[in-house]
Amino acid sequence: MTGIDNGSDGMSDLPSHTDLLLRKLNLLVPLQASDEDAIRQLPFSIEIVRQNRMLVREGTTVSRCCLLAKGYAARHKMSRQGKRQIVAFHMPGDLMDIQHSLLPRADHNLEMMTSGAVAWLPLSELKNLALSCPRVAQALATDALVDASIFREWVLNVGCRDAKTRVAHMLCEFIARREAVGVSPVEKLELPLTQEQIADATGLTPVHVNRMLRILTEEGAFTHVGREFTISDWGKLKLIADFEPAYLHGTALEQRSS
Amino acid sequence: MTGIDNGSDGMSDLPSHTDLLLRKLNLLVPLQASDEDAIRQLPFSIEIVRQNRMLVREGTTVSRCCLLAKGYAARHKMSRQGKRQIVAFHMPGDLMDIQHSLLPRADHNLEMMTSGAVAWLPLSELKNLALSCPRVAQALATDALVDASIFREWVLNVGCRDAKTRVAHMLCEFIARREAVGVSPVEKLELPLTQEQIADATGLTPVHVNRMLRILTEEGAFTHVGREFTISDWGKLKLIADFEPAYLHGTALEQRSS
DNA sequence: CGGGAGGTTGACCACCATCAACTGCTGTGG
DNA sequence: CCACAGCAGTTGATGGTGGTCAACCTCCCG
Repeated sequence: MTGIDNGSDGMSDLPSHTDLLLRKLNLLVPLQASDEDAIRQLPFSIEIVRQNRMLVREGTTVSRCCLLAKGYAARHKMSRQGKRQIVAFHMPGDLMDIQHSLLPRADHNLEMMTSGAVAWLPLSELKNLALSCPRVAQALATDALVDASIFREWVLNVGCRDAKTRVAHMLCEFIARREAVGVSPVEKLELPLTQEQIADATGLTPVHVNRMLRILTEEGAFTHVGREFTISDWGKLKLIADFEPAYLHGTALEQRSS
Repeated sequence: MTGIDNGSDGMSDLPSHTDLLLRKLNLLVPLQASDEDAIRQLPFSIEIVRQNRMLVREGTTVSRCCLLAKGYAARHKMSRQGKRQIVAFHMPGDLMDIQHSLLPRADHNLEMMTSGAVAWLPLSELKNLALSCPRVAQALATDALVDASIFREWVLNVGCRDAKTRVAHMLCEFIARREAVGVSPVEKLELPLTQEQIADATGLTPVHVNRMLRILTEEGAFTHVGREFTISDWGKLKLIADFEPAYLHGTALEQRSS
């Protein structure tokens, strides 16, 4: 109960978890009324979760699936020498465990980065849904393929780009996907990430992330006080970041020049 | 016609492309006779391909699907400053374009790394197959999820590990997956990669890959003359590489200690 | 014989990691 | 109310890993 914000932007006036999911799936495959009804009748069980709650742990077997209703989450893996690599972020409306739905064991961790809420669903229910609603099944499969495309871009990001570009690119993806959820405009962004988490996502150190953020600010890509970012020039930021949103496959704002 | 080896190990005594595919899918989901029949009757059209043949180009729409019958292929992306990142390798038997099957445009390139042969199949045929054979659909979806798991491990590899470990890890994955295809033992390996390609896969430079290979040889992880590698101590190589094959989800040799 | 691709080695240097000190903020308990 | 701890962020000094540039080698193939 503690640690979750139920104040002025309480959950009652936000879209429900099923609405978020429907919105997202409809972007991928147009659903019919029967599909939407089937989704609305799924027996989700809501859980209010605190920051750092581990939702799935590497090596365990996964028997239920996890829809992010509020807040932000990340998937990460560890190297043997103890370094953590964040491999994906999740936004409200993301069905986070499609990646594990057909695999016997989790190969990475899933952790809340902020407080929030998740909606659990037994995997058996998800499989029944997929069997009875082919369009939903296709939307789920497409979503998993978009995830994979994002992974490929991350490999490129950490493998080929220098530190400044990497940080900028990560920010661009976060902003683009965040806007797609429809909660906020692009220009203003409350980034729910510590600099250490940005470091773990980009393969850098927190110290160097800090320096890159300062340089990006000095170059006029954005301004920020704390984690409140203001994107003054989206075109400039995209250019610095080498950000081409085609890899998001239409699940985020596709075009938007200077 | 030129550039393909039809000599002593010609294609006639190798498993056919459908046999390779069946073998692979059966590892993921046990198929029934009707499933196998349906796959055998797919109208594949074989093409002999030379080295460096581009099978799919980024930004194009994909209308057919590509089964690797012989040789090796790689997927790669380019950053704006012209650096190439290889994001995946493919072995004979891999249905290489599941990743693009539901997405409107290719987000990366697919290129042959050796000469070989591919079997093309219209995507419409693949979709019909998936609709009529749920077990095959599940196997295909699972294969795509295993691919995604491999992408995640690559993010970890380039994001967290030092150069020596990275190169060793890439070799381990290649060896493990190659043995799973069943063509060769682990101990001997003809690596179909230039050092420049290893560099593009690990986010290093060819010069530094060369140095790392020399160090790994000096440490006794393997010996090699040219691209002929002999793995003297698989346990030692795994240890140096921080290689834990769980992320391959059983599509390669799972256990094998020192 | 010549050309080109891939591989090998050395010299040098830059980017980023590491270590350390210090700040500001927030929550907690005296 | 202040004291204090703890976390996130900030900045500087220093060093190492890996990039860059260049030369040269071998092998293969025309």
